[in-house]
Amino acid sequence: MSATPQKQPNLTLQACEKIRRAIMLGRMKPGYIISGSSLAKYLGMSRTPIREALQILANEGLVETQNGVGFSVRGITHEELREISEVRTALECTALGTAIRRVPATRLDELINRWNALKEPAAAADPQWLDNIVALDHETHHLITDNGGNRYLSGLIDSIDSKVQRIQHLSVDRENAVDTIGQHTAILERMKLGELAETRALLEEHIRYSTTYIARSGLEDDGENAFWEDVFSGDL
Amino acid sequence: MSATPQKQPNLTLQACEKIRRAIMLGRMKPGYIISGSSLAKYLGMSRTPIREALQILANEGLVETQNGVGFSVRGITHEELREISEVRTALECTALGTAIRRVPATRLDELINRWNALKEPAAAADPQWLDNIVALDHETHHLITDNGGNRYLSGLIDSIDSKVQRIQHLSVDRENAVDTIGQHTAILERMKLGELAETRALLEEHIRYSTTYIARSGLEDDGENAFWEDVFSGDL
DNA sequence: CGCGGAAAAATTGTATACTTCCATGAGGCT
DNA sequence: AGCCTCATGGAAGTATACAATTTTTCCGCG
Repeated sequence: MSATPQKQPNLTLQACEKIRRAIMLGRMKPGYIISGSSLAKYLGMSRTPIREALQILANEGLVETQNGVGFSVRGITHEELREISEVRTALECTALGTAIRRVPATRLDELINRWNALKEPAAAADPQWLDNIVALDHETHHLITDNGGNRYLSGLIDSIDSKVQRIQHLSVDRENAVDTIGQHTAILERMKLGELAETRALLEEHIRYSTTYIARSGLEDDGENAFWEDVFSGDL
Repeated sequence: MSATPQKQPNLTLQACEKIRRAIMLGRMKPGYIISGSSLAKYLGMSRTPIREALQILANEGLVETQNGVGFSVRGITHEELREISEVRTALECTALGTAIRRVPATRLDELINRWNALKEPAAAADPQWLDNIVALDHETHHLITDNGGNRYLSGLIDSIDSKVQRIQHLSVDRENAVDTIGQHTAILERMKLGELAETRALLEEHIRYSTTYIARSGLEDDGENAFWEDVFSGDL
């Protein structure tokens, strides 16, 4: 076997991933109307795989069918954000029950150390400080969900992430960064102690806190259009 | 406006629903290989909408793509059943927290009465007794999830149902019917009292109980084929 | 009598063609 | 000038065409 990972399953799935990532990364803002034909031309494939991909994404809720006019990127309302957060809380807390027994202390310590490193003034000086925090945030939550012994649950979390990742960065700014760091280290420390109920409470509170921040930062960035070259740049 | 409800959104969604229901109802057993072309011929449409529908269902996990051979109905393993049940428990318990405050006592009484009616010897003599129980079971759980004030959560439950409905009837047989009835009435009675923690415990226990029964009854009914006329009969 | 293998049939994945519908804009009417 | 009408263009939804691949059939050979 060569180093090449397994390759293109089919054009539909490829298109699906590309569009999904473009939406997740915020390249296509809510309201953006996706023209199937021009997208097909741009991606160098026929309309058929594009349409199939868009149908899948519509079914996932990332995109909505604009009755006869095509598809548009679906935004997220405050109400939906609340609903999604509630579900995320339930799922992460469920996964926690198993993960707290499965994740070895060494792994927890490693993450704690990395969180602590972000507390240093030197780290805070990094222009990518916030990005680093968001990335470590993801990693921490995935530590829990991926060790929950429930792949279906993990999949649901991924699906949720695809809906909110675009706005997730809003959950951290320089104002609340210290809080965020503190919440995660607290969660990890409690996990190390194996105290489920307490960890769960911290996790719930943390998700509630982040959600509030996202909601406060505003969701209504309805969408001026862009060119395909801007939308698909640098991602496979 | 005529009494006709608004009609065919498009062929893709129509096909999607038909296939989904055929799978949910167990008309197409796991392993069944779905030939897109012949299905298209049978349903009187071209392959395009059929393919789009199958892609959607594949994304939902009801069907899996058999690399170059087409799609096949996806079964469910014991492990997946466990995972799904865990998620269902988490979601229903979450919804319960709100539903317990929202569902009026009259509605609870109505359901309790209907459950009690099923306890009567006369009802048990009905050949459709078990079917009635399963139906009322669904209704009871939907009462909770639909009143949880979380439409995203409801949607996830629906998605779970579509995976499990085919085997859900296995959760009730004449042997455990009385238990099932008792569990539901107990849940509803507790809801009436507004005792969240106690109701939640009962609900968890009930889901665990049902799941055990489904698992015990066997999932491995891998699929001898059938004809389309048998698969699609009597459903829209 | 069963098995291997090649030809035939059918099916998939993708592209293209066709039809209908929606949107936009020009031009005439009030 | 403003509004309504209609023509024009393009895009969605669906069907069909085509190449590659897979499955099936069937025949000769062991």
